[in-house]
Amino acid sequence: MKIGELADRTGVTTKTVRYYESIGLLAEPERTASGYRDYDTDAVERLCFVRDAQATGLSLAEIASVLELKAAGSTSCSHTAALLERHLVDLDEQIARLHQAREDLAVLAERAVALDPSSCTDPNRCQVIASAAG
Amino acid sequence: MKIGELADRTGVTTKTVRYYESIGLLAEPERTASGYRDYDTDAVERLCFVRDAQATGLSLAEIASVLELKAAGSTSCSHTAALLERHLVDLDEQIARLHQAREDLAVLAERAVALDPSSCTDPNRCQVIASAAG
DNA sequence: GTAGACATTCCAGTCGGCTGGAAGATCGGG
DNA sequence: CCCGATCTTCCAGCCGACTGGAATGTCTAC
Repeated sequence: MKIGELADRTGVTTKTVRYYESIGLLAEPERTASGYRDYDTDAVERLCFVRDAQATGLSLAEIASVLELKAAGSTSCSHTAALLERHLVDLDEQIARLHQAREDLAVLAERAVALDPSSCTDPNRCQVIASAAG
Repeated sequence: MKIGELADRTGVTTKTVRYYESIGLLAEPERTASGYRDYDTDAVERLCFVRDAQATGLSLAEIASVLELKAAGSTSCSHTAALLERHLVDLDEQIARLHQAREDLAVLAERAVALDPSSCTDPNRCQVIASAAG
């Protein structure tokens, strides 16, 4: 199968496929006599795996490290497991930070509605936000 | 005050100050006879405002839009309020997405521990993640 | 034989928020 | 008078994950 079909089957663009190959995420495929990339069904599987892994929030670099370990013959999922664990921690931190930001923002938004607009005249700041600086 | 002092007072680098000026976030200051930037205390205030606004999660572009409206003589905080409201919605969506990702990831992490490592031999994928693709 | 739908390579650009470094001017202290 | 800190400008690069486009080659159908 040529690159266009692979792309269609996996829901990415041909650009993305070549990009993944360029960063070592996909192996270089066979070539037809005329130089076109010629993929087998394993490529579909592997590319789907990349997208699935990406959907779980792993970076392409992390996915590459999983695939490299696999390619090196590792039969253990412990690397993946460790990666997932660490990512889980990251995610929790990120969520906590966003929650905090959300709370801060909600306070400001409320204040914005309540404030007297005519008292907000300083061209260098906005009292809505300035009032949060304390 | 020169750029270094302004930077120190506001906790940013001189690089950042010049960058903010270059994108129109800070007005061009007076210059000394020798060409050095010469700031007044308003600049400190304005730069602090930028950092405060940034801390609430607004992008520099959004902050610029608030400042522009102010500069244009708007005495209403409604633009800021609208901006905050929209940002609040964005934030909620982002949090929801992260929560979903976290749940998905937690399932995978659990599975990674439970799976039989010796059955994970396909070099193109990892059963931990492959099992989530359904 | 020709249109147009695919493929190839390579280089550059996007987003946001800076950061690094070179080459030169200027300032303050000993 | 010189050292070193600070300032100036400008250009380039970083992160991640692509995306756009030019110039060119190839395949398929009519």
